[in-house]
Amino acid sequence: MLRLTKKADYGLMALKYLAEHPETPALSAKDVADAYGIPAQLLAKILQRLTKTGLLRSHAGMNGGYALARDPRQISAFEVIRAIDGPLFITSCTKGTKACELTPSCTIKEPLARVNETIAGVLKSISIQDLAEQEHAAGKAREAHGLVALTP
Amino acid sequence: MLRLTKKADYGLMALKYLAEHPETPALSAKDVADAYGIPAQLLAKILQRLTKTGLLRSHAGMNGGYALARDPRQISAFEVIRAIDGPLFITSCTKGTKACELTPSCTIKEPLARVNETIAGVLKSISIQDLAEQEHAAGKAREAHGLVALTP
DNA sequence: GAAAGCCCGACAGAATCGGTCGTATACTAA
DNA sequence: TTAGTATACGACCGATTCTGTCGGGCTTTC
Ligand code: FES
Ligand code: FES
Repeated sequence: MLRLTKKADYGLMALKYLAEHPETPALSAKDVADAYGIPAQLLAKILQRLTKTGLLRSHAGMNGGYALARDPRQISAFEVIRAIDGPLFITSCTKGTKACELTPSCTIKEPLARVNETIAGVLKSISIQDLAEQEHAAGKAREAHGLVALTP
Repeated sequence: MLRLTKKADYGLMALKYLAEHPETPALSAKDVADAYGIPAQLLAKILQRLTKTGLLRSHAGMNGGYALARDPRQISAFEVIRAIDGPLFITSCTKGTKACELTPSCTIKEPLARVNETIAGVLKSISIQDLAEQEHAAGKAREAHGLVALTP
């Protein structure tokens, strides 16, 4: 169906891991990478991007590393994915600046954009905290359904 | 965010077009392709796949072409996308047969699979008919929210 | 100052996607 | 019967995107 990039997956995993270790002041990219067995350098770049978008705080030097910039309840999966994968949309056309050349003829775009909004809404309703304690994630998502604005 | 392939987009457009012309017994791939200005041969292959999965009926020879196999209300966007893009999932891992090698360590997978279900539910609630008359699509999607089963 | 860490751009290999071509087959109409 | 129209299918290639690596530079702590 719809695929999330591995980078975004890694990013979510890392944030979840950070959320699970709130006592430590900071964890290095290598620490997290080793914990999950994912490429350290790649994860480092991902965490750097998350830092640049303000989701993480970084600290160089010995015993440095990354820490969540906010409460894990205040960070949504949506933000993470958007920060890493960029603002892509479900319609293969509406990608950033230039619109699809056959936009006028394609009448499918509009309803699908609405679907996109729904998905974004669900993703926004899931916080890193929810991932850390998986049990509540489902409930959270169900709640959010009423909140998603589908009507223009 | 999450991108739909162009092929799936084309497929939805074509089906919508067919739904809009219920009086004609069949429309050739070229007819539809010309109507939207998309590559004819590519669309042909897409329609062939949709035929093989039972969403369309094909008829060779003169005045042949494709027609919907069922009522447009009974064909969901989900079926179309699945037929074309295959059963991909939001987690980059769970792709078909072989699971991700780091599945045991990745605890993110489960909650995201639930998101995937939600998306599938929304997509299932949208029929080709809804696309043809865009107005009601939003309402349909909103309705469906209560129906999506998120709890295991 | 040296080691541990972050920062960042460039780049290569792999996979996927978009699209084309050629050929075989089926059906219809004249 | 024959010509024309259209589907069916597989192979193939160029373009794009994704994944991961390398290298050099900068900061902080010890
Ligand atoms: S393909 Fe571009 S608007 Fe749908
Ligand atoms: S990356 Fe494979 S299970 Fe999440």
